[in-house]
Amino acid sequence: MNVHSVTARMARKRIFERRSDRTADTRERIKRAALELFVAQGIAETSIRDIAKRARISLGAMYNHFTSKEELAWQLFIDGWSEFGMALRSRAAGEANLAVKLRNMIEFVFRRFDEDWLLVTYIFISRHQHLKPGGQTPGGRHTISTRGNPYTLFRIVIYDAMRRGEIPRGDLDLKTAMVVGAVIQTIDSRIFARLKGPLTDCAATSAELCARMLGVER
Amino acid sequence: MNVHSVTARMARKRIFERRSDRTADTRERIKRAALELFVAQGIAETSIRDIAKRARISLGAMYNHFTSKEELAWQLFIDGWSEFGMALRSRAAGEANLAVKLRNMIEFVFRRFDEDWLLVTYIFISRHQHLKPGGQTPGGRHTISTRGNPYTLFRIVIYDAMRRGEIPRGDLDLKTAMVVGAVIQTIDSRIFARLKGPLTDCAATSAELCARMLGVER
Amino acid sequence: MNVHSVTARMARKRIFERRSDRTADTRERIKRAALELFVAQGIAETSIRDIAKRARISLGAMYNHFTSKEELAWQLFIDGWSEFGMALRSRAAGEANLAVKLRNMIEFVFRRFDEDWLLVTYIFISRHQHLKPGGQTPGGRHTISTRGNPYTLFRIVIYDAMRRGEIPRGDLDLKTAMVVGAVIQTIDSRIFARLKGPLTDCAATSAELCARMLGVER
Amino acid sequence: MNVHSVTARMARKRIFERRSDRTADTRERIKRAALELFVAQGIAETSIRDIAKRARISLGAMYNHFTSKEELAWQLFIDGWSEFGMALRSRAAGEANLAVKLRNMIEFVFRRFDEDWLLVTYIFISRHQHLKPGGQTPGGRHTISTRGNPYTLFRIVIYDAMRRGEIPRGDLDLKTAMVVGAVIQTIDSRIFARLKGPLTDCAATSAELCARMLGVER
DNA sequence: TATGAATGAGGTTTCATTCAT
DNA sequence: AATGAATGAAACCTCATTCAT
Repeated sequence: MNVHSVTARMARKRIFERRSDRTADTRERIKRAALELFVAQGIAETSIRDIAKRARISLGAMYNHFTSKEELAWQLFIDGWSEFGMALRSRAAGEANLAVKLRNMIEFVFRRFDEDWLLVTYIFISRHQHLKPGGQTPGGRHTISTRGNPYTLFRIVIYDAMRRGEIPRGDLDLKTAMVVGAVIQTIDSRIFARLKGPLTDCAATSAELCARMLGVER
Repeated sequence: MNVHSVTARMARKRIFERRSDRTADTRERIKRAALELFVAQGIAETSIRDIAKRARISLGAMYNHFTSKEELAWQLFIDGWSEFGMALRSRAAGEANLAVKLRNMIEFVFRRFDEDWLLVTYIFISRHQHLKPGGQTPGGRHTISTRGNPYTLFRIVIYDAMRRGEIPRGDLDLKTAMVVGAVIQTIDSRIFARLKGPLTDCAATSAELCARMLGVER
Repeated sequence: MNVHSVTARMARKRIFERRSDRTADTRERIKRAALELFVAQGIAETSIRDIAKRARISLGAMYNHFTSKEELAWQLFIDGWSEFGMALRSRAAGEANLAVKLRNMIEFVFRRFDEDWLLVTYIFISRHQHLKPGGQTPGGRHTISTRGNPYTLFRIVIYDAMRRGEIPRGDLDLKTAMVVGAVIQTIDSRIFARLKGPLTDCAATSAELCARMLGVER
Repeated sequence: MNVHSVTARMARKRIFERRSDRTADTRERIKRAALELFVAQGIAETSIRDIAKRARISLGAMYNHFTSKEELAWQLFIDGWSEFGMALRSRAAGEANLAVKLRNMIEFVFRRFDEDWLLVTYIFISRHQHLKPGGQTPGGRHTISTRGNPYTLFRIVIYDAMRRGEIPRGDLDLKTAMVVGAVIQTIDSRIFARLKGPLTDCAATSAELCARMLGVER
């Protein structure tokens, strides 16, 4: 009897795992389909029907996984955005000098693009819609922490370099904007195929140019 | 009778003028309303009804001025884009050195933003939608000349500087992307209020940093 | 020229009249169709499509006249309800004694039913949905004045009779409920065909029984 | 082994009992949840999901207990309606005079309301939907006996009183409607809080007024 | 040109119900 | 019996566009 109940519990667990696996799989299929369509045609131009069709799922089933298109778009965005935030934060920490930090940060961004250009492109394209002034999500429930904001992280790194005397002081926000812009636009050029090949190949040069722009002594 | 007919002709002309004035005025009102709404809520999120209401015009009358929302959005974009292209081209021409050219080009962009941030923001925000790969307009009638493309113009300026030995050679497209990105992101930061005050104030610094990034001898 | 402009103005006016006539006609057709369907199948069971079809109008056109099904249902209700309120108020005023007032009020209600049983039935059926506690409309913009409430008017009439010594005092709200209920249920029985023929024929008896219930001296 | 099998049988039985207890409990929880929601928001406005959630049960499990929402709504109604029918029938029988019978019947109704206002309100609110002309249930399987209809019972009581000379003859259906209406509307007023406190307190007065209306000699 | 009612396609969402687990 | 993902129909509503006036 004991043996039996244990077996039963295991069987049930296995079943549940199977089910939750399938659920997770569906969810993943939806997210991927959405990503592809959002990037290819734009968010507004993509209907939930389109996504459902591409995910090989019925229209109604979509709503078992996401309460609305808005939420799906947001989820897609914030997951990637958070990942970037966390990864960049760890690369921005420590005692390394500006050049090294920039190098590490840019390398991460470019490598991530090479790995999953769809995700990075989506974040890149949709950031204006999702980061509306106020930093609140549509539903108003989540708040985007400024601490994980890539822009902020670059700003901190540059600020530290100024404080340590590695680069001249002044125009902090302007300089941050220019560094961030230089990186982002590189991605843009890659998306639009003005640049070819893996972005990782450009990382070293890109970082060096940024450092030079900020006035790092060679 | 002669007198009369002359008077009549004049009167008619006056009427026509008045009418065409009114027409032009209406057209302008529509464009402005569209600009405001497109920037505030996005193109897809703005309906023709919204625009009509804000322009204080009836829904039907919209179609006397624009054949579709798409055309209106395109018109707004291409007018500004062309203006930028032409203005930048004249500033990119001539024998001046890289630093001066960059300074002039950036100054123009920033000044234009200060004059009409709505228009510049719109172009900035919607450029990805309008410059789909292939460079064709939705209807397929217009073609966007690459020669007037701001990106291309910056590229030419940088290329010339390399050819003339003002800056080191290599990585032309990467460097162009970084310069353009630095400029664009500055606008972005201004829109998001991370930067305050007139952008024109940043032009000199911005140009100088770009030049330094590219390796101009000081 | 004067003549001409006058003619033009008249023509224009005629056109406008024609158009607004057609508009009003459509609106009326929608209201009638809705009334019929709401009474026959219930509000929730009636789709906007159904109404549009019966009103021989396209689905979309519905929304030129009513912003939602809820608003349509509400409009239908409040128009009739207000009419009842006003009509009953005038019949409740004056110096007549209780029996006469009751007679006039009940006669009005029954006559209105005979004239337009659809409307009265609708009001009767839907009153609970529309008179939710709080007396606010769905959108929250309109408030239903208590002064025009038929219940209140019966209450006032009975209260006055008590004050004047026509009937014994006490249990004002209970008595009001019973009188109102007696009247309403008569309509209900007519709708369900337990009573036949014009309701007007019952008015005198109904009023007399109510008066007797309240203790009017014969 | 014998011992063992007996024990086993007992254990099994206990399990079954427990199980059927749980089943009955679940069924009751569903009914209660449905009642609350139907009264609060209306039947059409309540989804099976809503009910499942409130009953703390899964969506699918609902269908182990009720084949459809319609059946659930019907079951809730007919149970209460039948109870009323039977209870009123016993109070309408016998040799007592009209005043006593009315008193007993009304007292029952009001007491039942005080005990379970949710149930009575539900029956009260939904009676029109369930008693569609024809007296057939949605599925067409059950038929509502007219003999148990509260309206009919009041009618019989009044008819008997006429036959026995307790009250004047004439207008049987009108008078029945008025009595029933007076009672029902009292409930309505209680629901809408125009009357306060236990309804039972009003029973005597209510019955007396009804009797007086019908012309009972004092 | 101006007006706004009418159209019909298409978008989002809800929901009763089924079914594999 | 219980679970909840899946289904597909149908509901509500929006919108670009047309057209009679």
